[in-house]
Amino acid sequence: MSAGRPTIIDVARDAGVSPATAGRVLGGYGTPAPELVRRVRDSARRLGYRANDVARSIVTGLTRVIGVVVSDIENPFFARAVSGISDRARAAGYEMLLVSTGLDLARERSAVEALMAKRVDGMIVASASVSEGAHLRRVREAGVPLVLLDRRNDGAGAVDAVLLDNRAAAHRAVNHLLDKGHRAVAVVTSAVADERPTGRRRKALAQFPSSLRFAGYLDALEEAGIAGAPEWVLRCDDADAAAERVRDLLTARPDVTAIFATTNVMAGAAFRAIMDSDRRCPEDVSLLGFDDHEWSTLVRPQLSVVAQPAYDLGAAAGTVLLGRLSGRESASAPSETILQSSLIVRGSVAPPPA
Amino acid sequence: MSAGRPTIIDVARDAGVSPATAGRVLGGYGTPAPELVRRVRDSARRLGYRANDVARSIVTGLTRVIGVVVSDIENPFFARAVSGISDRARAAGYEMLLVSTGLDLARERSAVEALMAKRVDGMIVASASVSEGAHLRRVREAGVPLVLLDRRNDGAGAVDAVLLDNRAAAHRAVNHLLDKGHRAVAVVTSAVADERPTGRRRKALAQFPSSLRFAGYLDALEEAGIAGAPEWVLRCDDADAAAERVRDLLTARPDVTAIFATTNVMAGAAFRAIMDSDRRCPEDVSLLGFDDHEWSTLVRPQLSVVAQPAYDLGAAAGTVLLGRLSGRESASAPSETILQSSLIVRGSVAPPPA
DNA sequence: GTGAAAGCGCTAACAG
DNA sequence: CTGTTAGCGCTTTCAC
Repeated sequence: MSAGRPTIIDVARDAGVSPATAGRVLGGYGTPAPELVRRVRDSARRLGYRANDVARSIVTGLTRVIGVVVSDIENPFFARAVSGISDRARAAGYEMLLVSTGLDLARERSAVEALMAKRVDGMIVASASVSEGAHLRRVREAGVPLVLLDRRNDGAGAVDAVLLDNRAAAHRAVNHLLDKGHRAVAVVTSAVADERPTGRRRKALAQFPSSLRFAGYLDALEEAGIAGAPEWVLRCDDADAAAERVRDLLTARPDVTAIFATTNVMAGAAFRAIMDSDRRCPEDVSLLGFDDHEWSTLVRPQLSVVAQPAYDLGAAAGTVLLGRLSGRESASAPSETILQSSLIVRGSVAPPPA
Repeated sequence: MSAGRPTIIDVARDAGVSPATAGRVLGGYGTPAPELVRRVRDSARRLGYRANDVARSIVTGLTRVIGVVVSDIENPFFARAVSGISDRARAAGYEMLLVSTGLDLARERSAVEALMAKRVDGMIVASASVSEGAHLRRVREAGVPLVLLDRRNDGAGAVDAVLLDNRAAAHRAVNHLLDKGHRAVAVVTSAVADERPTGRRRKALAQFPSSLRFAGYLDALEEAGIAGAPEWVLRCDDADAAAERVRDLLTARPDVTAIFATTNVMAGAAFRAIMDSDRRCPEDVSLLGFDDHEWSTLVRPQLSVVAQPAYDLGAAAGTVLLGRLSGRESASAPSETILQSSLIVRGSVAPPPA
């Protein structure tokens, strides 16, 4: 040893046993005699020995590490989901290699590649794409368990997924607006387009959560026999764009009495735009957002929202992955878990002005 | 190979070269001939070879992974800091093993131990304690570079740290209140006590950010020759407790005209309490918070705050750690980096009522 | 129950 | 420039 940290050989020598026996007590396998256990433990403590997981991993082929890739760890939604994953992982003795890709698909690809090279035992990914999935399919092909988080992916092949009821939740949310008497309901949603296939395809195509929510909005309008109008649909790249477009809508279309925002970011922007306008909320215009946050109850009026169980989503993904890793259900068919969102009624929705 | 993933040996055999040469082209070291590079690359692609970092790590002694431990990844402050660390790490080719401890010191200890066993090349930790640091000292003793984030630690020994100007920032913030004419300024702060030593000690003791901010509050009062009152100091365990205590204060002490909140959580609670009371903000009572967030500009009045550069804090910690890892400055003395916060004046602070 | 020996997949000398 | 030979620190047969 001398230079580096002490190895199992140093401990064995110090305790007067073979490396094999030292390994048995330090590694917690086999059945060493109590007396030797004591001696080896003593030596280990005295020398300041600490196990080397990388050496262990190379022989066992297991790292006890899972890889997690999300688009933005600063987004409270993903922060909560990651928290759920993390809790599950630690409870099972796994550590978490986390990468935040900033919605950049190229970065996601290289991250997935890096995690494969690091030999993670499994992976949970919320991809930046719903159609490009060659990198995800390769994960499966390498025999590494994969769980898709919050969005499906057409190119990944048959794989476990843990999702939210985006379309149904949005449908219910817009129904709530309709029930209050609104007829002209605008929607402010993300401009991230689902990549459309050029040829026609029979199979259902994966979509981003915000697209599914938009579809749910359309479902509700159709069900109510409302034609809708192109001006009601505000597709925005970011919060600033959303705020501006809502501002414009508010002056250009006074007939619109309610706004449905499909993401927390869009909800904030819409709220800001209404505050800056001369319309009052909810007297003149109602607002219904997505995702519940601390500020939902800090603003006046308090914001009505569709609350998503982000922590549970992550925890469920962790559970599914850990199940695969335990080997128990490694053979069973891919599962799809869908969690329910709930509508939280507060003060930002009221009947339209008479 | 047959069963498992192909190894460098399989590739070498397929390409008709030695494992050493295959390693040279696949590992990117040495100087293999262009012709062989082509052949090896071809074979690697055909066989679906992917490097095994754990085998590489065991021989090089380097994992290209850094460990990061924070108390709560769901806290926007830490989420931003982690984002800063993550960006720096990835730019330098490192992955990040993240653990969120929930402010539980025992969990932090075992996490640090696990990261050591995983042989991370370096560690960044925002400890749940400012006095207990035996586990951190052990990291140093093992020769693993360590950077303290957001708080010092008395037990860790001399070590790099990246901090915020908590005390000075709070001092300036309260001065802002005083400048507006306030004399009775309450403070709502975290109840997390810095562990006090039993015996007397000469050396400066590390303190939590909220404690330092409280000290800055005291500095400002003293400088202004204001005696202060015990009733002005609200130490609270959590947001609910804070909201209740602020509510009580508002009715019991109408002479208090301004409130300084030392954390984002406390600021939210205080804001909520004021909204629920019959006092108006800022006409009757002013509020100054810590940490800037999206909702600061969504509420009415908009919240004046001390904004902390959380992302930069993380990025700076990453830079310091990476510097140590590059070997360049591995010998130099521990550094202490202190980042400046800034006061953002918005609508929640006004002169006291006449 | 214990030890000797053989690897895990790769890199690092060292010869050629 | 390329191949041979040792390991890295550990677990895992396999005899004893």
